[in-house]
This record gives sequence, C-alpha cells and structure tokens, in this order.
Amino acid sequence: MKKTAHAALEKLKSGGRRLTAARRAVIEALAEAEAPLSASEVLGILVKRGVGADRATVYRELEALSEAGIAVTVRFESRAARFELAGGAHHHHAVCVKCEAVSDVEADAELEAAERRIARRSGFKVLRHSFELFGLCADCR
Amino acid sequence: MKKTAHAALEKLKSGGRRLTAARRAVIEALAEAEAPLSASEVLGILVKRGVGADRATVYRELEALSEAGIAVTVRFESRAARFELAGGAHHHHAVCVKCEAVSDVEADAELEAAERRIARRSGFKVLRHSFELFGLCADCR
DNA sequence: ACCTTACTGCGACAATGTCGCATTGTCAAG
DNA sequence: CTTGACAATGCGACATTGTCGCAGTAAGGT
Repeated sequence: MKKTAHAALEKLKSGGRRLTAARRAVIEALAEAEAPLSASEVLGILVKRGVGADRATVYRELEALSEAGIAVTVRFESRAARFELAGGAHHHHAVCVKCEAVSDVEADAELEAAERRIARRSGFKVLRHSFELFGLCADCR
Repeated sequence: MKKTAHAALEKLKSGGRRLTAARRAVIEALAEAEAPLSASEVLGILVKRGVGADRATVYRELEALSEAGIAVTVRFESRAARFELAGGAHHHHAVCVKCEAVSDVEADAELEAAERRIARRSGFKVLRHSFELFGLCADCR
C-alpha cells in the first residue's frame, strides 16, 4: 500500500470512523490511480478485485472521504464528479479533450497571487477554487 | 430585449438556424439572468412566461447555443451544468457557498499569463479553462 | 403557395446520485 | 472473550440530469 493510503487510513481512524474492507479498497483504488476517479470507476475497480461493494456504499464512502479532507472532488466536463486523495501538494489538472488523459499541473505562485488579488478586490473570502485546463496533450496536439 | 440577446439572435440567423419562439425565449432568459442558469431553471422561466417548451428542447437549445459560441457552459459544485451568454468580456465566477450568490470576476492578466506559462512547461495546448472561486461573499462572510 | 429541413414534442432510456430501513460488522469497554 | 453501541452495508425505491429516435410541425427561402 502506498504511503498516502496508509496516512489516509490513520486520519480516518482518529475520527471515529471504522476500518472496513470496502473503505480500505476505495482508498487503495484512489491511491493507486493515475488520475481522479469517478464513483463508477471506483466501483469497477472494487468489483475486479473481488470486493463486492454496493453502489450506494461507494458514493457514501467517497462523500465521507471528502468531508474528512482525505479526498478532494474535482469536476471536469463530463457529468460525473471525480475524486482523488488529498495527500500531495496542491495542484490542478490538464485534461486532453481528445484522449481524455489527465495530467497534474503544479500550482503556480502567480495563480495563487492572482486569486488573492481577486479576493481582495471583491470582498470575497475564498475557501477553495477550481482551475482546470482543457485542450490537447503533447501526444495529441 | 437586451443588446446581448439581439446580437445572439443575429449570430444564429447567419448560421442557418431558425428563429423560433422557444429559441427566442431561451436566449432572453439567459440575457436577463444575473447568473448562469441551469437547464431546469431555464425551463422554469419559460413555463412561467407561458412558453410551453419541452425539456428536450431546452437541452438541445442550450447545446446548440454553446456550439455556436453564443453561450458558454460553466460547472460549479452542483451536478447540473449552467449556461450564460458569451457576450461580455471573458470572466470567471465567485460562488458563495452559503447564499449561493454568483458574482462575476473579471479576468486577471496574471491569471492568463500563469496559464500560458503552465501550457509552455507541459507541452499542453490549452483550448479553454475553468476557474471558479468558492467561498463566502461580502454579505455572508 | 410550396418545399426543404430545422425544430419540436413525446416517450423511452441512460447515467449519476440520494435516501430510508433493516441487517451486519467494528471495535473498544468490561 | 463477550458484548453493546453504533458505524457501515446492502437493497431497493426514487430523484435529477441528460440523451436519443421518430413522427409531426413550422420557419423561411423560392
């Protein structure tokens, strides 16, 4: 198991949550994924691994992980929400509209500065933001 | 009718599209809205005005407007896509997580510069991006 | 007035969640 | 190790948000 998955489990336990097979499997699926996963993708992975989880369970689990700050929700253009573990550094995503590949984009200092500037101008207190790029990846362009 | 709505109709006509009651009503609804509208909100407005439009028609219309570049799609945290007329300057949105108010945020030159820098670093050709702020508006903070 | 075809309504269906309720499984206290 | 509390699960019904095919309607040029 990856370090991020381990840390996530620790964080959960210290929040009154219990360690179940489904939960462990969901976290591991997210930890091993290269890109944010949708609920149905997570469900597919669990099924492939022989962990029979219900659809509702997966949704509830993903919601619980988000609430606990262990996972973050991202929305691209498709309808389904996607989830990734919150372990690493703050980053954004570049989504290829042709091959659907998702690559991480490290947070840019100027970007954050621009956000603070915007917040100051408008009196808006920013809690979080979304910033995603859509276009063609190096292979598809 | 607002100027933006008028311009949108002109743009449509010069694209082989026809001017129907439903189309006119959808465009007017978007033109008069203070914030991006979801399909069901648009439908609600049409019904209130006595323009009996079918759900499928509204969806098709919004899609057509997006394809024509007359409307743009934005996604906040909720599931439904939202639409606004593309008339004005490029901008982003600040969404209050408490009162749900949406205010426009003018595009920031630094933001765009950061985007170009990111694109250059990664070999990614950016076609469009999303940037939305979530937090507390001046009234709710 | 007529033709072409864009547009519409209807109804079925699909994808993505959400919820209540009875049952099961965790885990820590005893 | 047993047991009690309650977190978590499975099941099934339902809601929301779209999508699609098809037959009928109507916009707009000729």
